[in-house]
Amino acid sequence: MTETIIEQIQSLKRGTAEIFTETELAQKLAAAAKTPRQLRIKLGLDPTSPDIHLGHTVVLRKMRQFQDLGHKAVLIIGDYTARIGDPTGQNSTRPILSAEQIEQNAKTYFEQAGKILDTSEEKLETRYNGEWLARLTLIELIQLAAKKTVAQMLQRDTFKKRLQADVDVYTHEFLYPLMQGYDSVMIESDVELGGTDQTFNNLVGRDIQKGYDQQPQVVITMPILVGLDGQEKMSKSKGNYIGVTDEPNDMFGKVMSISDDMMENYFTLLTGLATEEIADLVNPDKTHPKQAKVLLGKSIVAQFHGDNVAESAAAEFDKVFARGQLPDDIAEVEIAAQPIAASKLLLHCKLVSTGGEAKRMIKQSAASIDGEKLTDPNSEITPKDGAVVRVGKRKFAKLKILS
RNA sequence: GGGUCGGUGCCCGAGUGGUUAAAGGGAGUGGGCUGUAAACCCGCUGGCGUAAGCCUACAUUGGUUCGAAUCCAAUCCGGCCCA
Repeated sequence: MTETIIEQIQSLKRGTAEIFTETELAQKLAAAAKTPRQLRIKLGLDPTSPDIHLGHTVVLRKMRQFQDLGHKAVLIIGDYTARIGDPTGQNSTRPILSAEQIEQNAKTYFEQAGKILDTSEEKLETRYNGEWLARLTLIELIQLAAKKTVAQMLQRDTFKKRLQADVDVYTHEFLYPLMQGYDSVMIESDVELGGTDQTFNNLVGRDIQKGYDQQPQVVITMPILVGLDGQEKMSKSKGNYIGVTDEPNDMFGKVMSISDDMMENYFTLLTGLATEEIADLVNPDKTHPKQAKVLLGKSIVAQFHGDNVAESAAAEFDKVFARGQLPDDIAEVEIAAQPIAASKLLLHCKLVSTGGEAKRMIKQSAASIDGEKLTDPNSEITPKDGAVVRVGKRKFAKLKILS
């Protein structure tokens, strides 16, 4: 631990939205360095969705920073809270999951989070909040609920908005922040990380700790990563995400498709580049936006697939889209040598999902075989070995004749 | 518990007996322009069928009618007002 506390704070602050409070964080860091002891850094995970995307990695990356400073990541799987449904989704409550589903989701979650976090035993602790919440008695729960007023609860933005918009707010949703706060008490959290959408919940945790005679946790919020549409929060259900398990070429392509003004955000939250460096990269006078985006794409792909793969993904992208050539690897599709209607062929190759779509694509002259446009959905095509079928700009299939 | 309004396609939202697979917008998607960016322009957007056509769809169930998303009844769900 060679860095001074001031240096630590500087690097921990990078990319954050807010810190409640910076002073307390400094105190905790200093005290921990002196004792020495590991600070316990809490992060609540939602086991509702099994896959993680770049949006999740923003917070995970911050967590990694704490780990690298010697502290302990305490991941809490909200298995119990998942049975309630959280209002964070703004307009709909979450589905209620079975224990098996939760278990399964948590497992994949860890595998994927391991790409970012240090998973060694001294740096990572994993807990399920059912461990203590399942045992909570009604009287204890009532005592917990007595720690916040209704007016305080209504301060939560999503409640306020939904009430105004006449969208349901269920009573049990009030319990969610309380339970999360109770998690902080149970694991004696020093710092809790989360997206800005979790600010309210996490601050409740801070408050509740006081009620249990604990030193309140510092709450650090990270900005929400905007999704590929440039509008909404990145999320799987909105389909505007880049998954950490995405294929390198897809991943690179998706990064290239973000709009220019999103780059700064992505650079800051998804790479470790220094703020000044980023400023130069997103300044069109100093760097061509395309070049900057390529760098961003490579950097992101490299985090999950390694440098070499990132380079080849960039090269492939250039080849296919900038120069209009065929990609190196085209999925092979087996097919019999009999003539087949053009629309059926597209369907067979899984380049479209319905016959109607196939016909539409052909009518819009978006489909081709070996560079030759298809014009009639009903024309009979005799499959040739190695022929490349293409739909739109990015969907390819190579035919392989069944012998 | 009472009154009242409402539940339409991925989402929002028109439509109050036939010409409605259902206006319009968003989103998505194909193409143009580009830097596969944004913006902008044009096209497409339920399924099956070579086609004629058939099937499924306007909360659920049943009914009226030659014909219903549209009328009636019951049921389920929600908002608002009152208690």
